[in-house]
Amino acid sequence: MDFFSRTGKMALGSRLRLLTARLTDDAATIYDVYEIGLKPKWFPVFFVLSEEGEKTITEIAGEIGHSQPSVSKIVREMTAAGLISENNDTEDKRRNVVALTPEGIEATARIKEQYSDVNAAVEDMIASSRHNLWEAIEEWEYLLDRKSLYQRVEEQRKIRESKKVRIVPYAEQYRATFKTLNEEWISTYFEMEEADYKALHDPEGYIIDKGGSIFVALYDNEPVGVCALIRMQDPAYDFEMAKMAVSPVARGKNIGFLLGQAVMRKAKELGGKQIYLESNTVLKPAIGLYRKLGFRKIAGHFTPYKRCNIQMAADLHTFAD
Amino acid sequence: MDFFSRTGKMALGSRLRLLTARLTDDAATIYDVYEIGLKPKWFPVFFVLSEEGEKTITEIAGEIGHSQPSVSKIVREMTAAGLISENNDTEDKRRNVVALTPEGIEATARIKEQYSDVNAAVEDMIASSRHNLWEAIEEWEYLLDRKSLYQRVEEQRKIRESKKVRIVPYAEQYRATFKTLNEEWISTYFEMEEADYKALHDPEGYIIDKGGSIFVALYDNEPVGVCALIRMQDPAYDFEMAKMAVSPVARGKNIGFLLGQAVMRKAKELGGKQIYLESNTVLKPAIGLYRKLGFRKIAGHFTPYKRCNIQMAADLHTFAD
DNA sequence: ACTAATTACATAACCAGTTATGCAAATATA
DNA sequence: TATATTTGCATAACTGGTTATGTAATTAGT
Repeated sequence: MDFFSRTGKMALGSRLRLLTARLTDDAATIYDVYEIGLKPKWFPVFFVLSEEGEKTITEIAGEIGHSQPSVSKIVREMTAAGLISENNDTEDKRRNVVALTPEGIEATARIKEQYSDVNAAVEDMIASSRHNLWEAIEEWEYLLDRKSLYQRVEEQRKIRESKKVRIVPYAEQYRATFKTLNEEWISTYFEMEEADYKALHDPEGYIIDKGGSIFVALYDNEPVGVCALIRMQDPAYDFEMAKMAVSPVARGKNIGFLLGQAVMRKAKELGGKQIYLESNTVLKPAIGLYRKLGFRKIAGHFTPYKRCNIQMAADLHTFAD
Repeated sequence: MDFFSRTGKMALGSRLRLLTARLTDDAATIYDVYEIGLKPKWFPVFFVLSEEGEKTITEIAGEIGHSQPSVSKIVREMTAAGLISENNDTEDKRRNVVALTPEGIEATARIKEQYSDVNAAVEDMIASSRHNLWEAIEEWEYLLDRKSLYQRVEEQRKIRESKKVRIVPYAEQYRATFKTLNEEWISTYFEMEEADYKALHDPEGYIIDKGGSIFVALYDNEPVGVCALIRMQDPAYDFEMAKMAVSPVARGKNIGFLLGQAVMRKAKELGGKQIYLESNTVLKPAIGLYRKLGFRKIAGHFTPYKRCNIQMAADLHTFAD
């Protein structure tokens, strides 16, 4: 199929569907030829029952990876075909315990030869290909269990978007941005406090002139995020990370992470050993970001901010870009 | 999925379907997130039109590997969404030439980022697996183009069945079988001739005592096929293969081939160089079998049988078991 | 002991594809 | 030039799955 070499991997779903349809069609013919009186789609249900005797609808569904209604339908069809008997045993009247009838059990014997022929044919195809389809599927199932394709695509999007982001040092032209971005989130979740007004009104005086720095994230050359590095007067912590703010329209581009990295890199450059921050646990994504940057919860440090209910610190020795 | 390690390769179709469904579900979410206003199932149609401009329904169907009605439906949906315009150009009023509208073309630009993110995510998954799913699918498409799964399973069935067949030398107890099996097919297609009556009535006298042999195929210890090796009085051909008959109930077990091999092996063993046979072209499967055994058409040899309209011979030097 | 929540399932409605079918337009053939 | 065949497509009906929903039976919570 030349088509898929042009589309690229984007069409993996389509390609898989086509291959599946092809095999399914052949499967129908094969089942016909062996005259066992089984429909291909019955196979998974048939198989678990032949191996494990009695089962409820939901148990079967879980085991074969189908939805419950799907198994419900298949069971009805197989009952009509005389292969399955329903409502066996069961004190619990909600449960529908199904099992193979004698005819069903008899079919298990007859299907063995078909089973071994199909198996041999597939093994043969696998043996004559360089890439093992069966194993590849298994690996994909495993990988998708750990992280869905959607999540993986999201990650790629972030990586791509973050390449468009530039982190630059503070300049006077960004004073307004520094103020408004911070006011925005603070007043959304909390209230502006005295210390906020001071720092946001005069960042040069309150942050930079005291040996700190501010970084600005540009997206398409527009400032969309800020973060400050503040020099502390504390024997344990040399620096504080503070006033991180990212415009809501620029979410999902990894900007917080890039700003945090810039701040920590600078702190390390200036000889810092520990970096400190304070925040509030209602800001879940922020806390997650801090953890990703290497911050861990600490306790008992003085803070002038009311809104602060969590304090964190990171070791700058172990911080690597 | 422990389930599939228990079923074995028989459930390849099921397993593929499950994986496909999983990816399809995620695809829907991904398309939503990128807000391009495209449904995943539109992608193949969208792609060909974006690459190649105008196309008819049937052309698209052929290219993307869908059925024509499928494309018909997709085109209707995309038209409703304003992405496609129908019935462009066309002197031939049967044809429905479709193309992207300006909005559709605009969407091609917007989808590029989604495209590259998905591509990167899939590449990443492929890179982190030992078995390349994409390549494996391609190989399967190739293999299935050459021979369907059904045909491959049939081959395996024959191999398995032919293992149950034993070829044994003639003994008196098989005289009746030798006669009836041959009478059966001869009188079905032709009429019994004088030479038939003689050989079938007294195989010992007419075949074995004259330096020939007869082989019998047993299936479950029942005789189901016979074939004779007759010594000839001819400078060109040492032996003739004749009176091959297989019971109709034992078809598809490769019995003819096994009998033919036994006869040719014996002929070679006896120092034969060329083996000859005569048949009739209405017996298509038989002629195919002879060709598979190495026989090729020759002309101009004398035959006492009216029903014979083709003569074939095989070189025994090149015959290998 | 009674009510609320949960569970097991069937049924209905939908989805993305398919095959079967019919019709109109175009082409081939006598 | 009239008729038969082929082509291109739409539509209908089916398939093997899904999600959504309703209901009866059971279990949990007060």
